[in-house]
Amino acid sequence: MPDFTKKKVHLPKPTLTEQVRQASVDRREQEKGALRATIFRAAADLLVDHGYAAFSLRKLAARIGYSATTIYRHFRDKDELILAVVDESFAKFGQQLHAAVYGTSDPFEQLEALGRAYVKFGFDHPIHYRVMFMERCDVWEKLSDSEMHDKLGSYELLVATVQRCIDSGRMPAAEAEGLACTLWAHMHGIVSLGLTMPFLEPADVQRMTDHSSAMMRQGLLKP
Amino acid sequence: MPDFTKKKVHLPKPTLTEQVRQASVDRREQEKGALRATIFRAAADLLVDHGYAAFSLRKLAARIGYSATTIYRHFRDKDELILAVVDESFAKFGQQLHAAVYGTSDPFEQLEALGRAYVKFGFDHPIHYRVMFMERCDVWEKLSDSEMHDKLGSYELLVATVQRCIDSGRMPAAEAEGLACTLWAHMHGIVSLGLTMPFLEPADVQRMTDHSSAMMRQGLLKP
DNA sequence: CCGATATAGTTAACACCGTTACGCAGCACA
DNA sequence: TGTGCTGCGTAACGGTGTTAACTATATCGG
Repeated sequence: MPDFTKKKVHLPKPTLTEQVRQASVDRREQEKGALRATIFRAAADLLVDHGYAAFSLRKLAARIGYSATTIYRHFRDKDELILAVVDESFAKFGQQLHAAVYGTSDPFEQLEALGRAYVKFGFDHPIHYRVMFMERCDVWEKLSDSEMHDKLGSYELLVATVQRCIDSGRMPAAEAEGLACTLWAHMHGIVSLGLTMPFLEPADVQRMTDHSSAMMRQGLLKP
Repeated sequence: MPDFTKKKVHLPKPTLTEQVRQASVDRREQEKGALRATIFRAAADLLVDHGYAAFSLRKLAARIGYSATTIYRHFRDKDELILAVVDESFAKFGQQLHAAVYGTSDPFEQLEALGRAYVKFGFDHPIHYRVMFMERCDVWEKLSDSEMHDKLGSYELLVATVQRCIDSGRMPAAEAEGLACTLWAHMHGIVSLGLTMPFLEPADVQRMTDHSSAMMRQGLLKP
């Protein structure tokens, strides 16, 4: 629907020079975006290659053949770049959690599927998980509520699922929020411990996940 | 028992000069130990004051009035110093867990007391907990088995407590080790999440701990 | 078409960091 | 009384994130 509040109601056919100008702006915009994307992609690669501790802007710059200061043309500082990478991880994370609840309608099964998907993501993308939930704990402190909400979109999925469990009547009434948080903490504990302790093998993690979901299944239902 | 393999069997009454020499050696030994202790204590203080990320040898040196390189006379490198501080934290940690199981003999109550003591330690000493279990994940990888065993002495207490729960007959038979590990992970999840997420207040953590122990209590017992 | 301006990239530098090589002073000892 | 050891300091290396100043290029107004 055309916007009649604008002054020129008859669309002004753009002149050729205007078209050229717009095209030029577009092209430069795109070129600029291209380098930003190059930096971004290289940063994500460098991160998974060497881990967060060994990630440095100078290494990144060397890898893409630019000087380190060039990065500052496209990202305010190292944090913004890292957070951009982390944002992508959060998007993928959210997708996988949302995908996990499809396929079943029973809320308890969905809850278990969520837990297993959470653990799976952590071990499929250990470096991303570390940065998201372990190594950059400080970023959470300076996040606005909306950003937090954005990152933890899947948290609301968890709360909703818990709520459906409560509504099903098979579970004693409780505040879904606090319960969801507890389940999240349990899963986070399994992942972070599994990623940290070298003596914990995949089989151990599997067992922990099984134990945890068994405890959850029996511990949440009405007696 | 005197060592008769040595040449002088009749204890040679130490001459005065020998006494002086020994005293001098002792004094220097003690002075050396004193500076090491000074460094160590200042390091622990600096750590809790500014957190691990802001901890630097140069700041530490400035604080005690020595040059940064002096630290290397008493500790191999930064890691050894940090690990020494962490060792002390682990000792305190172990004490508090062992203290928690006193007072009751019921293994289930002991289990719950262990969990609450664990969470309490984490929030009483957040910076120590972070370094021990979150920020220096890498140190676990190069620990020998004996060092690991040393640090995780309280883990064995947990396993033993779980075993007593199983032996009591009120709980289905299971491998205590895996179960203990799961419970540890749950507690670790609560602490690390509580320390990380700024929107989690002490009351939330309290609720999570309560939820968790309720789930444990009902989820572990025989149906 | 030409000069002003903006922009993307560069190099140099700053202030840190952990760590090492080397020099110096004082002490123990012959 | 000289000599070697040893605790400590200074200087330096290579690394980090970040900023300032510069250059070349491309765009835009007249």
